[in-house]
Amino acid sequence: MLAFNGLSPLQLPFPPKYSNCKTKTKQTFSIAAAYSIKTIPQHSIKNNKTIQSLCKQGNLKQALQILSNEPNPTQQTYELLILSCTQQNSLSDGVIVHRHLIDDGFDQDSFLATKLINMYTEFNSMDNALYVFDKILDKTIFVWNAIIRGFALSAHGEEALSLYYSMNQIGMPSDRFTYTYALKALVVSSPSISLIQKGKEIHGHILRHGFESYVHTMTTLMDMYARFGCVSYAKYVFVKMPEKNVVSWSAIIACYAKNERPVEALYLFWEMMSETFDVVPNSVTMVSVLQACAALSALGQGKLIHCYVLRRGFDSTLPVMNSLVNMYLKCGSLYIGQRIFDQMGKKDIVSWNSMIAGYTINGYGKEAVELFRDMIQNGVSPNIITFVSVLGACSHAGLVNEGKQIFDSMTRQHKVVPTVEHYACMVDLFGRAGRLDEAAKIVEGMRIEPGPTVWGSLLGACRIHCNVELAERASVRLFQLEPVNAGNFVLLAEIYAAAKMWEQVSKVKKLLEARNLQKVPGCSWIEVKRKIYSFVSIDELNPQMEQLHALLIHLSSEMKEKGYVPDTRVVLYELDQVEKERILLGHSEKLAVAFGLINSGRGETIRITKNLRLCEDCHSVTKFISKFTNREILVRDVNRIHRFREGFCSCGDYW
DNA sequence: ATAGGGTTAG
Repeated sequence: MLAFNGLSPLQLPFPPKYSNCKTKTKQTFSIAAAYSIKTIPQHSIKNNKTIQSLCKQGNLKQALQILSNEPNPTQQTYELLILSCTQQNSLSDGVIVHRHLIDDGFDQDSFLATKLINMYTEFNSMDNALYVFDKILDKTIFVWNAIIRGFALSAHGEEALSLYYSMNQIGMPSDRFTYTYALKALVVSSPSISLIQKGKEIHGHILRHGFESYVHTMTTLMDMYARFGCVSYAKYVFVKMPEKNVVSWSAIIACYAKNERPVEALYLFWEMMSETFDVVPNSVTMVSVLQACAALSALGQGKLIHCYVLRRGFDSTLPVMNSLVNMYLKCGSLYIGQRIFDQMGKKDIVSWNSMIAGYTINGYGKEAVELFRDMIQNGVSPNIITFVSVLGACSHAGLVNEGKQIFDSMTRQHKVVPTVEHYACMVDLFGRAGRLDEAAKIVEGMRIEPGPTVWGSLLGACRIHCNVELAERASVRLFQLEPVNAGNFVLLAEIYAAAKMWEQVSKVKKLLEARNLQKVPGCSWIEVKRKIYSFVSIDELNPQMEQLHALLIHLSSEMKEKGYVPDTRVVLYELDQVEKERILLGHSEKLAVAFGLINSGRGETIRITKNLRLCEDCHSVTKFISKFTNREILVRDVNRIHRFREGFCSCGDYW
């Protein structure tokens, strides 16, 4: 049988009475079972009743006192005692009850074993839970389910799975609970390709054994696919589900929102609202829908959802409020987001983190750091995410010393151990500020293995400051760690291109071709009159393409008269100047800007989101357009929000 | 006796 590593936290001296459980026969169990129904003296019956009612009142200590002098507790009494220990959150009392239970010969009672396993699971004490499991001979489906559930809930996916497989091996048939726990176990296992395969196998078992009509099991199955990024499988399960409730709808919406398909998430939400009258969204649904709005900078949709939230009274639900704050901040509506944040009665770490990150992406680094200090003043402990956000704020605002100081305070003051991401932030902090030597020193002095994010930050810094030599060093490591990430190769090629090292540029491109790697295509989204439109570079299928292109060409020639020179460095193909410029004009964000100009009302702010970093040429073109057309244009790229107004960008050309 | 979906960063 599987052994769980680690000592029992309480070092239970088991078993005091039946010193050799393994040799016990089934007979012992039936004796124990019989014991619970044997006639017991009148005062014992009274004691049992007293213990039970004390447990129900939450007076565990007194119940335990009576228990210690009572030789005949019943199964029901033990059940209530165990439940009470869980409710009182007392592991040590739980162990006391467990010992008594063994002394009284209930250690082969599978009902109580299940209860004990569940109790130990609540306390995250899986060593003890496994102890109970190992000792119980009559392993009923409840016992099996309880132990698998316990390991799955405590994020020990591998242990849970291995138990699931041993259960199969001994021929114990799974039920719908077993499948849900096994699927949960997959989700919490350490990432591996084979997990998806195992998930599909479990899917097969579920179908073969006729469990496909259980909503709970199928929703978990869907969620498993969603978490592994298998969106089409999740959708398949969803479509096949005979009965869909608010949870299954929320799960599929969350699936799309989390897997970079926010447009479909919104589409599903409206489908849910219009096509099914018996399914009403709840606060959990709202969170995923708002996440989708945030991802798209779809302010119109977001405001509509906000109204719905108010109408349904979800504005007292913390996660919903956090999602609203996040949505407004991601849409660049700093003022509204800030106001909601200020007016929130309750705030948790997520609220603070969202607001800090919101200041950062909107270009308010100093305010982000101030809010970080406020948060500590308010007695809220920062976590890993807080530091990623606040260090990001420092690096975007060029607050190098501030960042250094905060990084030091992480371990010293706040007992948060820096992860690779935090080192990446530090590399970015020094790198952006042009202090590449110090950035490189950070990498050398790391206590943990620098991952791809760290080398990536360094390479990014080299791109900003055109440092070919360091870029080459960083990319050697980066290419080893991420051999199939085309973005890294493109970054290096851009650095060579900036240094006019054309031979090297073509070498990198050949490397890309040889490995058959493709750049992630640029994609931009824009919301006009509450409808979402998406653009990819030079999209022949777009019916308005000619019109968009004509407008861009017109704007481009106007700009050239005013001294604009197209920045073709990002075009890595060997083409003549005219062709390069044509490709540049086809960048998805330019198309989205042109679309916004044509289709939205005069004076309306144009809001765009894109999946990559904004290129230099698009940046200068959008600056120009904002002035020329007297429009405010917001573009959110992967890093931050650029607010273009009257020829200037809020990022101060530093991004 | 046991069960499903949600928020923040990169």
